[in-house]
Amino acid sequence: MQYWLIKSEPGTYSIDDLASEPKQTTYWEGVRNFQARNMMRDRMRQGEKAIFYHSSCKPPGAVGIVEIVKEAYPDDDAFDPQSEYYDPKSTPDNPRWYRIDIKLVNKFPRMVTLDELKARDELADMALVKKGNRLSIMPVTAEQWEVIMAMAFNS
DNA sequence: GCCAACGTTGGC
DNA sequence: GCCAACGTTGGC
Repeated sequence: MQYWLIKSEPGTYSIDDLASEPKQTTYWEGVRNFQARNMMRDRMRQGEKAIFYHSSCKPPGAVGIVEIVKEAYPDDDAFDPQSEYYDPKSTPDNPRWYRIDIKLVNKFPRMVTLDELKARDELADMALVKKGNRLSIMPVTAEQWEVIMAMAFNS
């Protein structure tokens, strides 16, 4: 079972937005990067869990846990010229971009900030804490997951 | 608002 | 296939 971390800008879609959805479920879309697309499409599986991370905000950090409730399927906003996610190179016959459905598992009792994550030696290998990281989806090892859970729930 | 990182595009 | 230009991400 692989763990993940996925980013969202809270100004666009926050964990509280997810919490207020009727079934605390939404689709997670807007991935327009091939490396992230490939991970989402080829490796993310139903039932796996991901840390929900708020980016481009003050402060950035991990805010909760979500579960993948539906594996990758075509992101049809890419077909819609009115959508901000429109991509004329993606067509229903040959979709280029995908989305997954996620469900809220818990919101952390407190945010674990990027500064705190950077301060932990056990997390030094995470792409997230490295300079210039721009991936919106990244794998998380079981060890890293446990460290972050302890930070969120036991401190 | 700035800047580093880095992916994508397009000319050749 | 190379590489310069450009655009985007995201922390600070």
